[in-house]
Amino acid sequence: MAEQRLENYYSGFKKISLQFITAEEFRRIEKTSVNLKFKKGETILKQGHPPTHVAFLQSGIVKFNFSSESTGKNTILTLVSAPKILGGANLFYKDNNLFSMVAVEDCEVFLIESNVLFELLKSNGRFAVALFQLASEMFKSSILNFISVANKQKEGRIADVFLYLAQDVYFHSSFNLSLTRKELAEFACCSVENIIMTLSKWQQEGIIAVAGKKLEIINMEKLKQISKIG
Amino acid sequence: MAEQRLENYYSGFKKISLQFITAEEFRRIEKTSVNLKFKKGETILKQGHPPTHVAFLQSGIVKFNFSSESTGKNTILTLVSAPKILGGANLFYKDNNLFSMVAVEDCEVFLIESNVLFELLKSNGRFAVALFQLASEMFKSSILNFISVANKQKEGRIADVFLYLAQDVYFHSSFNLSLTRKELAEFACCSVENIIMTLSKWQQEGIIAVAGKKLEIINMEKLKQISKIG
DNA sequence: TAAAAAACATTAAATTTTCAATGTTATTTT
DNA sequence: AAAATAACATTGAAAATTTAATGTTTTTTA
Repeated sequence: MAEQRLENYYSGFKKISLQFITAEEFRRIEKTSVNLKFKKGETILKQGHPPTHVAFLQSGIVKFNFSSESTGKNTILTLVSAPKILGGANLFYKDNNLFSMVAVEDCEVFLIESNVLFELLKSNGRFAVALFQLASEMFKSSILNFISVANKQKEGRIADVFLYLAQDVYFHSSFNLSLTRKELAEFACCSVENIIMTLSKWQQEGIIAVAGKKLEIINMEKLKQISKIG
Repeated sequence: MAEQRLENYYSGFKKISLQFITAEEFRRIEKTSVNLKFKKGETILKQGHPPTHVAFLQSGIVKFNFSSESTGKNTILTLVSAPKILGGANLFYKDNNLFSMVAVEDCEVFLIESNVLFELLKSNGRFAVALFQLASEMFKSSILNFISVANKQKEGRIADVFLYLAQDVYFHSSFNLSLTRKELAEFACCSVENIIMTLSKWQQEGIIAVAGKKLEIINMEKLKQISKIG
């Protein structure tokens, strides 16, 4: 299972591309692209930089991190697992990167020059539509997180974060957290204390089981209920 | 000035389209499209509905409104003025509309069948790229609002809302608010009382001048400073 | 146009959330 | 392997924000 997924992801971008463009055209992308490995904690695309590159995440997990210059606070807009096209923002508009994309697990990335990809998209509508659809999923998860943060308080938001992690990142109700408590706080937009207290409370109530980085959602229904009532 | 803008906006979508597709192709879109007028308060595209249509906002102002079933609370993700392509979300992914798009000023809208437009986008990469770029601006303003809400408290958020309205919606430091105090609260993610108290306070401090719906930003620098310190 | 409803405005109390202080445990670094 | 650093955990005090209560003004509806 794990190997199969890895295999799919490894050649992810090439596989997707060849459904729409010719091997010749793909070679044009390859010529100006590189395959890179990023260690946990390394920045793949940096906030404020010109959008010279688009990254295709072949394997691993990445956080979208906004860092505030004035307050120094971080916000995690969303967390995504491979396969995904990163830097979608830059694909769309020409401004400098709004936020950074940082590996929270070791990642394999196919780094593409934006303008080369862009020319191909312009010449191939089907390819463009397919890539934009892929890129837009990340906007959706950011928007959903926004809605959660805007509408719910602490516990509802933290519940939403865990539900999202289980359903869309780790694909399992039991997983090893890639994020520290501080990062979980930056994701749910609350303080570290809130995260720690809520984890302890839910542990006692039998909703989850935590042991360091290992987290298991025991009572999924209860968690969904907490999410719902906000 | 106003007339010139109106003229540009009125034929906005056709004008943009004809830069990329033929008159013949545009007629294909026109055949299944309608020109509609929406009064202030009317819903153009509804949350939860299938994404059967994309709307091009020819004139007017629209809010992106998320309504929570469980809590009944509304959140305004962003506010946009013409010309814009609405329902971009649906252009990208196939899920039902995440949020509603509601006229907050009388609007003229060119309502297009998604699948007809989609076929054209697939056959014309330049057109696809142009439309996606237009659509993505709205994501950007939603994300910026998210970042503001996540990082700043009340006053910083309200300052950001007014700065956004002046710079990106009304294009003037003095304008007639299309939003009620309640809607401003839903936009800045705070209570109505926060909005009212902050308006009074800033009025006294000479930062703004308010009289009912009329709002003038007197000290733009001060407002930017409040935004910056959060 | 009168009545009803919604919007606007202000204040104090209640609640939520963050901040500050402190200690323990786990992970890096030297 | 020891030292240093970062992460984890808990608590009470402080601060921010919402809720509730109340009244006025404006807008909508019958």
